[in-house]
Amino acid sequence: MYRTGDTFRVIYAIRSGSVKTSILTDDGKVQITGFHVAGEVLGLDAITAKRHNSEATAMEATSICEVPFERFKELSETIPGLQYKMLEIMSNEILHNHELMVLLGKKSAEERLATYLLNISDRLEKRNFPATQLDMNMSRSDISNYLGMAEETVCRIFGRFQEEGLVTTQRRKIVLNDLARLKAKTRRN
Amino acid sequence: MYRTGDTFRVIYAIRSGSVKTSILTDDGKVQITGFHVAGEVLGLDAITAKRHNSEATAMEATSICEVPFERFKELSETIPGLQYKMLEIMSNEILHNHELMVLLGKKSAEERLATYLLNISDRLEKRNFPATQLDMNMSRSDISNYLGMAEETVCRIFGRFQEEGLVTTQRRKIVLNDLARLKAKTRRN
DNA sequence: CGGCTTATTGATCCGACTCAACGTTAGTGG
DNA sequence: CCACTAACGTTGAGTCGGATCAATAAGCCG
Repeated sequence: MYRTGDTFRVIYAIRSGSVKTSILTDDGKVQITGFHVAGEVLGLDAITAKRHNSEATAMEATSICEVPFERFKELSETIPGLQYKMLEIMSNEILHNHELMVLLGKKSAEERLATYLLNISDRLEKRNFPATQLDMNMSRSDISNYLGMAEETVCRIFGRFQEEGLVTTQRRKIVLNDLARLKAKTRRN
Repeated sequence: MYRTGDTFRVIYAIRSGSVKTSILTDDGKVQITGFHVAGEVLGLDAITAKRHNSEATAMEATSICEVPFERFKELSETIPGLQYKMLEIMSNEILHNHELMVLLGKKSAEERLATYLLNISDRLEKRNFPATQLDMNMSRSDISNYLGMAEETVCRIFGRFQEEGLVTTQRRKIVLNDLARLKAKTRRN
């Protein structure tokens, strides 16, 4: 969709499908900053700098709606509440980022994966997709990158969760079998 | 300044001094999400929820300017560019959060501390304070919490940096002696 | 001075990373 | 349609960074 350094021209809204956003670190590594599903809005981090410092990649066949930012600014002068809506969306993004910081700063590997699975589940449910069926096309490597851990660790924990009957994984198809017990895994007692 | 759960009424701008923001995790722990110096704006994460899910605490004698959000909305209808300015500020905050995510997700303890010190240094310099004199009143425990590591580890790394002549610490007075070599510590070769 | 909080240092331990090998799947072209 | 291959996923062994636990020092303030 866009890459690091691209000039900021349009705001993106996901109509269907799923998208990951990532940034390049100064030493050339990639950090995935988010997975996004239908209904979510992307590209807002570039408003100040006028150019994207992150990139967004579709993870499956995905339909996108692009709104030129200039057009948005025009519209927002005639439609009251539109800019406010935008503030809300960004405020939400900040909130979401804060959650991710807690996850990265304070949680163990197991807590991270459990939190992550439930987070996706919630967001899918909010948009009327089945909450226990996570069919976003994300690799183990994407997940591990996002959660700040090694790919192998993600595998091992999926294995453990499966033994405990919490989830069933079949490669990239993930089914959540016990949301309540998974919830318990998201935090220390 | 405000606490978790407080109704969202005003936006805060720091006139002088320094402030830390933090959130409570679901299992009762605290994660510090930012340190802020004069000129920065706080409280924007509460626009959507109408109530703060974070809290802000002054770390020293600090002067604050409060702008009621309702007043802000009125003003933004008469002053063009004001809401846009706000979008910019939030866009910046998102950017900053992304950096922090990389820090928490990808960097070693040493890289974290070095990155952190230089980050503060940059921001002080931008506001015409000396760049090598970090006199914000932050405890080791605040720093370690923010960086997602143990207090003891922060101490040890300060010790190491001091041996190498990179910094001089005297309790909460921190002096950066070699910005260039410190910069080198912020990333893997 | 004496009690309290904060900082430092040491010893030990464990969770998660790394490295390595192997199994599995999807995608490719013959 | 099947064989081949490259990418992805899983599993095991060994190591290490940083957490934890514990004791001690250094400021801070009444």
